[in-house]
Amino acid sequence: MAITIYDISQKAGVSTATVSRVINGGGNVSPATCKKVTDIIEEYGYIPNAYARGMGLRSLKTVGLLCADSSDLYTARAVYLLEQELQANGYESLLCCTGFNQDVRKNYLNLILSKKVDSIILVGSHFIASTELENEYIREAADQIPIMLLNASYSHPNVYSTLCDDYASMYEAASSMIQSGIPDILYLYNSRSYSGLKKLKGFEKALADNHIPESMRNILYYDKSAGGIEDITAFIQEMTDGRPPFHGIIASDDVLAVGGIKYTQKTGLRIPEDISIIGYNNSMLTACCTPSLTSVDNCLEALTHQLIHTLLQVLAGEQMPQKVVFSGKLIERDTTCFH
Amino acid sequence: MAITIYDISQKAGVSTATVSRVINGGGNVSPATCKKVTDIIEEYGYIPNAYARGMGLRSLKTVGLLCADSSDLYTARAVYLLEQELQANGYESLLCCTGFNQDVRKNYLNLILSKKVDSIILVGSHFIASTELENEYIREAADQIPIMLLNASYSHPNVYSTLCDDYASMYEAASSMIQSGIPDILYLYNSRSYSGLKKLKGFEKALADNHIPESMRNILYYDKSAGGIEDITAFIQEMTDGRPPFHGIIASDDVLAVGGIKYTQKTGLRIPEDISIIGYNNSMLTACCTPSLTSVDNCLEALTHQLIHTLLQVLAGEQMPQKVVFSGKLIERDTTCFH
DNA sequence: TTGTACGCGTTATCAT
DNA sequence: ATGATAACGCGTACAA
Repeated sequence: MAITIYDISQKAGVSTATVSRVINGGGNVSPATCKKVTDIIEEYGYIPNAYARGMGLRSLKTVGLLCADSSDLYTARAVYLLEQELQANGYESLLCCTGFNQDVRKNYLNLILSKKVDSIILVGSHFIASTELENEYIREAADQIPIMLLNASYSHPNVYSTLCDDYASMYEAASSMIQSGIPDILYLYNSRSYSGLKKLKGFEKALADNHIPESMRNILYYDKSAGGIEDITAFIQEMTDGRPPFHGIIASDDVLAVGGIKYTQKTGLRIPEDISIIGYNNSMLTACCTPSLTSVDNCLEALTHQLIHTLLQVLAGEQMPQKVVFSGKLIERDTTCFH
Repeated sequence: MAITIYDISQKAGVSTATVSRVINGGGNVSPATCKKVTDIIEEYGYIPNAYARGMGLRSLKTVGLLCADSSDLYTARAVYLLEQELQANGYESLLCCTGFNQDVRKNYLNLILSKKVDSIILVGSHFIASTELENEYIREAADQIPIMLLNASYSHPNVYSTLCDDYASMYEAASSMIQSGIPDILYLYNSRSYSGLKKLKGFEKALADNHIPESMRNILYYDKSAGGIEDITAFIQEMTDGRPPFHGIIASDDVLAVGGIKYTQKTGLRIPEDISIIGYNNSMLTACCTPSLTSVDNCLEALTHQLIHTLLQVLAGEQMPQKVVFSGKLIERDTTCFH
């Protein structure tokens, strides 16, 4: 059995209250007693039981992080940044990867809720469904603690959204490409989440505003189940055999865009002379591929920073805006030449 | 205040014991009572308090995952795989990113220990220090619960190591390159962890066994603080201005190798005709860069699978080997031509 | 400065 | 099938 505060108090010849005071630095302990107790604790390697502790306390200075897949490049970075910010402010992080199943998600959310976290951060927009019924679990959670959304938006009391305007960003990216003289663009996407659909709308609006005819509409949905660059390349190849019927590729994600690069290289065409390519997220992949990838920077660092700022204020009882929107920026590299 | 089991028992007109039985499916509850209680629970959105629960119970079916940086490609994948395996076996994961500071690490380990996890998995070899004193916190933890090491090795009761033989793998990779006619190789590494040093030793042994003169020894340590492919490229450039004094690059990590690719392309040399390159980890990056990267596959999936298998057996009280070693495999792609 | 005693929410053991 | 009650380990009023 693990050693308890009671054991320590006995060995040290003091009461449990005194031991508790020593541990929690509550003051009012004589230096001699303090040292004695500290030594015993050290000697026996005593570690207070977090559950017993959590019972009485109100806040455990813990925040739950929920994401679908922590191995996804974008998510991994978001999680890392959030964790660092939280740690810097004295909060622990509890990370759960739920996958994409809605039921698993609800269970995880309840699980994390039962641990008396001070707040829950939902990383990515997969958590917001299109029907009110499916979002009920979020509303229920918000009854208990503030729910923070990273890169998603949901209007409800005690739910705070911090996001990048993916609609506008994608609109701008697509417009840039069209206005550089490329009307026939392949749009690649792999997620129908809140933000995934926003991007798509932004792309379509750019086509419309620039009077691109319907016949040039070329949109491909890649179901992410398989994964792997080779898969993506093969997928594009399959959908467009022979000479590609487009001169530009815009993808909702850098990984997809790299698939586009690989595809283009296989056809023997040149980038960006024959085909221009734009990715999304401005991840490390943009620097790994050749040529380096033009991509939309959705300012993840600014988002995470702002989100934690909002959270801390909310926990402190301050009134804060329910929704904060940043704007992304197109970072030009070698897969495009817009000048 | 959150709603408790006591509230539910009152509303339902039964005792807390009955409510508990309903929740935990312990049987011996009449269908009528069960339904009544279930309805009330549903109505009030009651969620049992995990801390109160944790007090009495022995196991919470939770495993702690400790890693340095969850945004690292290799780590992110490892964490994901472990989490999936654990979830499939009814265990939850508690993930903590400690960064590279040893003190933060100890604190996190104690923290996680205080939460009565059934085991702790240390992801990556950064956790094993070179001095016995620094490893004391691991030995202490092992007194309480089994400690699992992924890709590290430490000999101590109740510590189980599952790893890839990085020494042999790197030896093989380097030997292949040397025997293909490339004696002058630049070795790039960015970690002096247990496994980082093993790889280095393997490389050096390959040089020695193939009678490569000291004058061709070319080993570069890149301090990972900065990060970023451009940084790495610039670093190599800085260390080797003008025409590179080598015809091969071997890196301890795919990211570094991609830096090598970019560097080579900047010098105008061809890959693999002028310079051959080998990475390590066989990550998704191998498919993203051009040309695609030859890399050592350290069989992460096999490792995580075996690790969880061992863990489950140990928790079930079975006797298991303290150390399981897999061997890696060189996956040839377009940055080398060894035939 | 130190100790006593109770409460925290749940599970498990024993009666009934 | 159900209820009363004793743990579980800790923090903290309150008392001394």
